[in-house]
Order: sequence, then structure tokens, then C-alpha cells
Amino acid sequence: MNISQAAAATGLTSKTIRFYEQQGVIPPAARSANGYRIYSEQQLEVLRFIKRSRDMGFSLEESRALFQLSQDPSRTSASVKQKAEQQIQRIDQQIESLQQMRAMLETAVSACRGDEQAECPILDQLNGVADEDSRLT
Amino acid sequence: MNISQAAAATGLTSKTIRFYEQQGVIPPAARSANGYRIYSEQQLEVLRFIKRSRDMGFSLEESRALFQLSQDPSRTSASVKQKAEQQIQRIDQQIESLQQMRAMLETAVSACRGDEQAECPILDQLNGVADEDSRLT
DNA sequence: GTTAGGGCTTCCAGTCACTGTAAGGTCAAC
DNA sequence: GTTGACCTTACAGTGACTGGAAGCCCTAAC
Repeated sequence: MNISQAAAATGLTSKTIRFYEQQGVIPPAARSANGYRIYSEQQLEVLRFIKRSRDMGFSLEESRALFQLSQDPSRTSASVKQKAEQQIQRIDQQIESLQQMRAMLETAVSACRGDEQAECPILDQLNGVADEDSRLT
Repeated sequence: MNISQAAAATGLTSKTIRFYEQQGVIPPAARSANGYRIYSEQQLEVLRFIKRSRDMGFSLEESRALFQLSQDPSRTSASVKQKAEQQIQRIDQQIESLQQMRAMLETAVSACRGDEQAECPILDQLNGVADEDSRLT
């Protein structure tokens, strides 16, 4: 199984797989006589693990560490759970930040007529104009 | 007003202000005799505009474009509104993606005892184990 | 007068996780 | 034998900063 097949089987790209190898996230792939990387089902599992971890928002380094943990029989589930809970907290912060952005935008957008005129509450908001019903008062 | 005062007055850092200038997001600051950048209240407004735009999640390039629009009397509010609506859509996509991550994590975390044992549903999920009540069955 | 400190300047490297591009080797099919 | 699709490496670029080095400038204290 060559790299593009491994890519198709894992949902990664060939480039990303090479990148992971170069970064030491995964062990170097074996090579066939022509120098092509070859992948076993076992290697695919490593790649899938990293992909799932990335899909949960863990960094590459954290993903690497999690994989190591998964290979370490002396690990404790507490140590894993802690990382996952931290990750949830980070995600919650990101969501909250995005929701704040969204609320600001939504307020501005709903006040904006979106016509051919120049007058625009969105730009007013960006300009720090304290609005409070700006038009025709 | 020198750069660190401008930074304090806008909520940016000196480094960020220099970066914005170097990137052409803001016009080059005037310089005093000793070569220090000096900022007028007018320049502060530009910086604040960019900061607010960034705080709404617009890219630096979009922020620059929005500022140009805000200076352009021939703009239409429709053109601004369109950008803002696109931005809301991007944010909604990000929020959705984060909520999916969160849901995966939450499922795994709530199944994990978090004790001194090695057994860990979180790692099982990363390993693609189809779980479905894995313990003691 | 000089020394210590803080702030200013420039420039370059590093972050994160890829992605793009170039130059070249390999392989199967026609 | 030549096309075209794959593979290889290596390096540059992305976005939005951040950190650090090396050196000027200014003030205040000794």
C-alpha cells in the first residue's frame, strides 16, 4: 500500500502524511525497492488515530502524546481524561469567543439596510460610533 | 503620542502596530526627530477600527478593505452588509465544527472513569474501537 | 560624567499545520 | 518510446502575530 492509497484509506492527504512523518508524529514508513513509502494496516491505524485526535481539536503534539499514551500500558485513564477535559474547556472558550463575534456582527447586520446608500451601521460600529438609533433622529 | 501609548490607547501591542504598518494595513506613522513613531488621535481611530474588525473575526486583509470602504463615500451599505453576512456564515461554520468536536469529546469523557486504571474509552474512541458499552461484556 | 533602566528602532526566526511548487525518479499502458 | 500519473525531496508561502538580538535614545540617580 503506497502513500496515496494510505491517504485515501485514512482521509488524510499524501502531503499531510509525509509532513507527519517529517515532524516525528508517526514513525518513518518502510520503503519499497523504488524508494516509495509503504504502509501496513498497522500504520494506517496510527494515521487514523492521529486524524481522529486532530478532528477533536488536539494539536499535533498533543495527538502524538495521546498516541504514546495509548501505547503505554502503565498509563492511567485519569491522565487521559484530564487532557480531554482541558480540550473541552479550550473548545468552550473558542465557541464563546465566536458567539461574541457573531452577536456583534448580527446586531450590526440587522441594523443595516443593505441598499445602494453609503450610510452603514456596520461601518459605524467599526468606527466606534455609539449608534443608539443613528438614523433620522 | 508614541507607540506604547498608542498601544495602551487601542488595546493592541506595540509589536502588532508595527506589524500592521509593515503589512500595509495602516499608513506609515509619522516620525519624531529621534525616529520614534508618533500617533495622532486620527491614527488611533484607524487602529481602533482595525482592532474592532479583527475582534469580529475579519482577516487583516478584510479589515484593511473594510477600512478603505469606510473611507469611500461611493460605497454602498449593501457591499458592506454582504461581507458581514459572509463573516457570520464563516463563524457559524466554525461554531458548528467546534460543537461537533465538543460532542465527540464529551461522549468519550463521560464514559471514562478517570481513575488509576489503564482502560480508557477516550483512547478507545481515538483507536476507532466501536465501543457500544465496552467494559465487562 | 557616567551608568543603569527603560523604551524605541530594525531585522530575522519561530509558531502551527499544513499547502504549493519545482525538479526529478518510477511505473504501467499504449 | 513516450505519455501521464504516480512517487521522491527540498524549499517557500500562508496568517497573524510573537520572541529575541543588537543597537540607538532619553532620563534620572549617583
